[in-house]
Amino acid sequence: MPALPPARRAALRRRLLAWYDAGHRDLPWRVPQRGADPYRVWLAEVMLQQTQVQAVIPYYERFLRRYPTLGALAAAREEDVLALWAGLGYYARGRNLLAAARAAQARHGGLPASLDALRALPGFGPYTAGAVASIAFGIAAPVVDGNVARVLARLFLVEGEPAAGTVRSRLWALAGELVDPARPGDLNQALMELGATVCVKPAPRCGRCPVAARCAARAAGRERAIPPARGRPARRPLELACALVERAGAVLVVPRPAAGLFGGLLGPPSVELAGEDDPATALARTAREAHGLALAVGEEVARVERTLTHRALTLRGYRCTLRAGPPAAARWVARGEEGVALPTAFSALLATLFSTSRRVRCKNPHSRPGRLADKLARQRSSLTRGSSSV
DNA sequence: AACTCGGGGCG
DNA sequence: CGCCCAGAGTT
Repeated sequence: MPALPPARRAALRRRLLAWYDAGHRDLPWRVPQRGADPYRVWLAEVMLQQTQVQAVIPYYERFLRRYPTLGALAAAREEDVLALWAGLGYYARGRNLLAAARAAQARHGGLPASLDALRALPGFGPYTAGAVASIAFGIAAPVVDGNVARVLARLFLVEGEPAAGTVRSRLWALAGELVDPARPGDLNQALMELGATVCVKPAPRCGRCPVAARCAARAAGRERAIPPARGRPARRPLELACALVERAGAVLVVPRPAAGLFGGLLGPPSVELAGEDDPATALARTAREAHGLALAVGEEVARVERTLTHRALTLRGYRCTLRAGPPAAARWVARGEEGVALPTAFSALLATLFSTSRRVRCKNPHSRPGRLADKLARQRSSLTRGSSSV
């Protein structure tokens, strides 16, 4: 049963597209409105998963300079791709991006102009497949991300958590009826733009909304209550003992397993501490068994605490010495070497080693505007100097 | 359906 | 501090 009478659907499309055309944010991946490069659209969509536009922009530009085409990416090494992803989070995105680039090249000679073929590539879920199909290929496929879910839930007064099965399918059905056959990418982006800039979470700016007069939630006075907050599992503590082996101003790191936290990135050899484990004993055992490292574990010399969405992370750094030569998989990260696949938490831990004061950091550094840009600038400059691993 | 997976911005 | 962010994969 169509929830949307044709006349109303046409009016909504017209208003949304006119509003979008009248002025939307000028974002790097929107530069060529016509003949958009599917690879660029895709890269942006993956980076934007659960990540705000402002955080993505510097990463997007840097990644594109290094890998300007799908073919260039497909030929890349995974460690290099993850080094460009370091700090952005959700590192499975980076690994899947590379895997999908290679698969798309092999199967289709590029990104396929088909919703089903896109959906079959790693990292292409319902949203990303719809976004690339509609924006890059002009296929009339809907998208529902957090923004669209909020806009549609308010516009049509859809109660309940958007993640719940019935609500989710209702939102996708509405998006499917609304998507414009002639301009699917622009209609989808108009919905997302509206959610990001006008129909925002805490206090929607209905005075600037092109469809406020037709909004059911606003008519019911419930626009601030819809949708309800997404229920999240409680944040649990996670304590890692980390082996800090220093040599000639560099610290030893090893690759982490693909599954789990910081999967596929580099980090000092580490072990999760549980219960009454003796950190030194557990660390020496894990280093030996997992990495073939013979370590003499000394005293704790650094501690870093960071809050992730689902984890209260504590890194305890123990000064260690090698009792034998390091295995081949080991790498040395020099001071100031930033073009390395290190997650932010490990970078902070290593930074305490390199700092003259050796002061223990007990909380996240206070964020201030420009900090991210500074960080990216440092990474760029170190990249241009080339990798300086020993 | 519920979990897991980062990191930062903002009220 | 809590909640969110152009979600996807696994169990």
